[in-house]
Amino acid sequence: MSRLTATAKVILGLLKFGARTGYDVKRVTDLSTRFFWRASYGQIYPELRALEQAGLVRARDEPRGRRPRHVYALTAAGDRALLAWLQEGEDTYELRDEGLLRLFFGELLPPDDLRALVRRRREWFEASAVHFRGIATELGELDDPSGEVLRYGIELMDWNAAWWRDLEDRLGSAP
Amino acid sequence: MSRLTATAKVILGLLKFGARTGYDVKRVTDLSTRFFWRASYGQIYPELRALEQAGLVRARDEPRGRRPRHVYALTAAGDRALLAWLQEGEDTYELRDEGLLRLFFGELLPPDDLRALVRRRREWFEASAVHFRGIATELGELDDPSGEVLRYGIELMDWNAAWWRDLEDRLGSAP
DNA sequence: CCTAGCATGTAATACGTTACATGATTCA
DNA sequence: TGAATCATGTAACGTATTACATGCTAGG
Repeated sequence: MSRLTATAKVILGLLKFGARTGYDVKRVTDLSTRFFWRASYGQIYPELRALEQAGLVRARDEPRGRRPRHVYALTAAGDRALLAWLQEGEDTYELRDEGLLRLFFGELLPPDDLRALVRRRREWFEASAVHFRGIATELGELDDPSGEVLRYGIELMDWNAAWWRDLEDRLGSAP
Repeated sequence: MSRLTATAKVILGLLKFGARTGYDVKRVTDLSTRFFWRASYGQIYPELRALEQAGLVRARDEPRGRRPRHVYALTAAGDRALLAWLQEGEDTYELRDEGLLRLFFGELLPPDDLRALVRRRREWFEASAVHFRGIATELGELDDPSGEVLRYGIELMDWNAAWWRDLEDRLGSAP
């Protein structure tokens, strides 16, 4: 069995956690892993078929009325693949932050424009923190590992907001 | 003029900052923007030609001996495009963190394996922080915006290391 | 009855990495 | 003379988004 794709990893995990359809997987990722692990329909549906082909999931037709509906579940092999992935291998960490790139070239900007850019970034992270807190309120207190991940999201946004605010303060007092 | 690609943005900025060849761009990104804005040869060389076609950069042949060498510089239009990008538009922020995804599914793991995963992650961020501090030492004190970005890298790795360490401590004392 | 949500899927396009291929020059 | 660095480039593959296309069902 070759290595799992990025989308396969989140699909297998979510199926184990109770997701049943491709639509389900999309909805749950959008509410939970979105900020550190995205998945689009263009990946999910083809990947579900590939996983079925590989014998890691099994599909059953469970239409709702005359609307077609494919319900997926892990096979024993899928279960093993999920556990194996969770236990081994390198963790990737990738960031793409356009605000940082703009800041990197900040010397090219008039000071007022640089300050505006820093302010926008600080505001964006503040708004994100509020957004994550809203999700936390909706979901209530989660005492399991997935709750830790949500806490990570909140705290990361807070940390970023604080970092950009600190820079903003220092730029504001500059000549 | 259509919008700049991700690679175009870092190329234009670095050419303005003194980079001259595609090789140069690669080397500088690897030492500076790498952790939040990567670029590979497979993107850089084709993009340089596209930018030339679009009139944003101009190329001159400046071979070293009999080794071919293409030196690039911004045109007036390239200069304007760079400044325009720096001043306007949404900032993207994207994260891919496999450690978080594993943690998200952490309920599926035996407690010892979960602890091992958290420990690995904490160690990885600690090593990254050391790596960034090494770069900072090498470059000396930078008082300009690009120095702020390096500081961001160091502090982000520190923050991550502290977050995972805190989780590790709490898991360690669990039953 | 109408709207929001459930549900599936593809095509076009773009983004991006990795591995390979090649070879000159510089410095120890 | 040998290793490190400078330097260019492509092909194959893999990853991912966006926009489009379709239509049913549940609940107010």
